[in-house]
Amino acid sequence: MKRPRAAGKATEDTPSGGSVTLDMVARRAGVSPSTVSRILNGTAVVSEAKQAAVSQAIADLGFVPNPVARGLAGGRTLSVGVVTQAIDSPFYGAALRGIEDALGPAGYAPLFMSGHWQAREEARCVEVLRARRVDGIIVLTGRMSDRALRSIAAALPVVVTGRQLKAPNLASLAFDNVGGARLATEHLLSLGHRRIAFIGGDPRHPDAVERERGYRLALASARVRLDPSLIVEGDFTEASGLTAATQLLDRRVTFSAIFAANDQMAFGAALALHRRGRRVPDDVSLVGFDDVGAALYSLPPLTTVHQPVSEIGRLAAAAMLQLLAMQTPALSVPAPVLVQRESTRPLASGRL
Amino acid sequence: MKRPRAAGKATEDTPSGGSVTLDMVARRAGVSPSTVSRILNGTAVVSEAKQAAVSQAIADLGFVPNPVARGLAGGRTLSVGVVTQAIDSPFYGAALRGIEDALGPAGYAPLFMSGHWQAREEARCVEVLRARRVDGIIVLTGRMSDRALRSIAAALPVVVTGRQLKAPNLASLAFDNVGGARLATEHLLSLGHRRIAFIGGDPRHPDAVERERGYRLALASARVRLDPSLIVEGDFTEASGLTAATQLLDRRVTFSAIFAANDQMAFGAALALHRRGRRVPDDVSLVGFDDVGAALYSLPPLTTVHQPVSEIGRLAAAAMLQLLAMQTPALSVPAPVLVQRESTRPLASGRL
DNA sequence: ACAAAATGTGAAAGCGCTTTCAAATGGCGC
DNA sequence: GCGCCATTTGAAAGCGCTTTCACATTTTGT
Repeated sequence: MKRPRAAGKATEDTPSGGSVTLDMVARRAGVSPSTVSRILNGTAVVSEAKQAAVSQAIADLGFVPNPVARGLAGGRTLSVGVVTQAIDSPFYGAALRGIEDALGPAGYAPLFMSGHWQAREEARCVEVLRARRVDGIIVLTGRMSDRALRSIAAALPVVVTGRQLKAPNLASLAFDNVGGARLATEHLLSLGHRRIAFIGGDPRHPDAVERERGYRLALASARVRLDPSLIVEGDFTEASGLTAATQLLDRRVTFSAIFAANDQMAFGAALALHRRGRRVPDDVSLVGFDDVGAALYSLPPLTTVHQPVSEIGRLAAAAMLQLLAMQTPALSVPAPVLVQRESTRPLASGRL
Repeated sequence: MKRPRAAGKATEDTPSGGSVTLDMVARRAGVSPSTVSRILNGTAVVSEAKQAAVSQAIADLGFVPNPVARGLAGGRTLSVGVVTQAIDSPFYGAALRGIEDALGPAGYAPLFMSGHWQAREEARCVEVLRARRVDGIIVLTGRMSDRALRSIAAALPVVVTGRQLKAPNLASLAFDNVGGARLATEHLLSLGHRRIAFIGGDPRHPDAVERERGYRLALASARVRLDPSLIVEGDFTEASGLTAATQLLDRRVTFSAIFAANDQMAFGAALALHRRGRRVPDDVSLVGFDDVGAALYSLPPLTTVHQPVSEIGRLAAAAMLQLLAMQTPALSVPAPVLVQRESTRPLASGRL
């Protein structure tokens, strides 16, 4: 029944089979376990001599401290929980990578969990993560309430992206969605487009709301009347982009451009247009948001608002490391940039 | 310096602040800690009465066992390591999701690490994971040698995808790449294409080799002479697909169809063709491999070999759970299926 | 009816590390 | 030259749980 423990503890000091323990190192170096621990953690000053002896012993034995024991004893596990929305999804994938890249070198390991865009699930993720005694939690743009986040932050450091939130022991990292959406819309306006349709995201998602606001603001600034029939709601998936664009087409409203609140919906919209024989950008200009990897290789390559996703992941992780080191992280997110590719073009004169 | 421990252990039995421990539960239920543990793990038969008392106490106190302590004491951490190649990447993303979905309900948590297609990095990942005392390791199609895998399997259960490998304490899960590639090629052949170009993957990657073999086999079966100048090597990225197709075009060899060893390269190839004014499928038919989410929304929607990626992830996870339960998993991977969409069409008569 | 074999339960010993606490060593002032 | 304080170091007590071992009850076989 009992799984053999790695390999029966060797007679003595042999780096055989399984785990070399701190005690073995201590014995071999002729010091007490406490001293070894102190050296490992830099918790106290230790004489040169012992320091050397211990280092030697560690090297000889190939000792690697057991994070589990460390977690139990010291209260920290060197792991941080990451609540993402969908681990697949080009968008979050890139962010996770950024986090992984930043956390790894610091000796921390990320623990990913997907909340699937549901506050309840996110809460469950947080619970599981806390049960696993993560040292901190990074929440990637969730739907959880600010209140909930604050209360989590009372127990352990939290970094949250996609919103602005001030609280002790918490860092937030918001991308300028309004500005980005403005940029996209203004780009279309500057190309002469006036009838610009908007495919929005799930209105319960703050990103969606902000991007729509940017769209509205840009139109207002340009004194272009907003036509509500040009606005359709999606849910950030390709499928919803397809449906939305189809609806738009069916409404028989005229439009010469579409701004989709994210790239995935833009791809869906492109397909819908294709199916109805409308070509991008010849008949309709199309702008997305996010600049996911695929945007560069879509047909035509998609003009979109670049969001430095993996950079944001990296920043979030860095902020977490600072919080863990009891420092107050100074955060600045890169400004949105419009990446102009081939899905937009000046409005052909003569057309609407 | 010392981070306050959750919240000073409450006077007694109060579910205040932080962690309720097993001992608190035991005291409250009037039994010994051992009994509580036994009930928790189903390690032994316990009388109805105590069982009820303990359940009650657990509910009252809101007790959640501490996985870290569990890991230290019991030797198992209820976590399994997953060595993936790139956590971003539509392909692996889907697999990870499958794994997450299957592991979660069983109480296991996945620990993802990216090997970036380098045997050395994969080895490092495995080391880190073992140091973290994961209960098992799932390797998603790595470059690590079979030997290395076997030796890991000597210490803890291993599930590996993308290769066929028999070893104790190890389950492998290979998708039929050869058959899939055959299917794709035969599809093109059946449409009348004879000059079929092939964009391969990194030859150090087994998938790449197998898919090329399938291509060659299909041609051979159809008695179509293989023209080496129709084969270009890529590395599974969109960029390499673009380059490869461009090379093909520059070679001035004729071809009426392209089979790319994965969808991402097919997307790249599509863009290259577009840039050179060749239309898909009118001028060139295009087939991919994998059927990533984006394939359905590319222009035109890509004909490709469907690989049930998230299903494979789920299966791998299920196999791991069985291994952990000391059972021998019976594995069968769904057969490859060709998903015919709009990027292929019969060879127009008259053309080459 | 009595020994033998089950059965349910608790005490206690860890798992591998951190962290008090106190002891030992040496340095300093007066 | 002796007491007092700062510095290194070790012993030991956990962290929260699992698991062995032994003990106290039943239950069973004959």
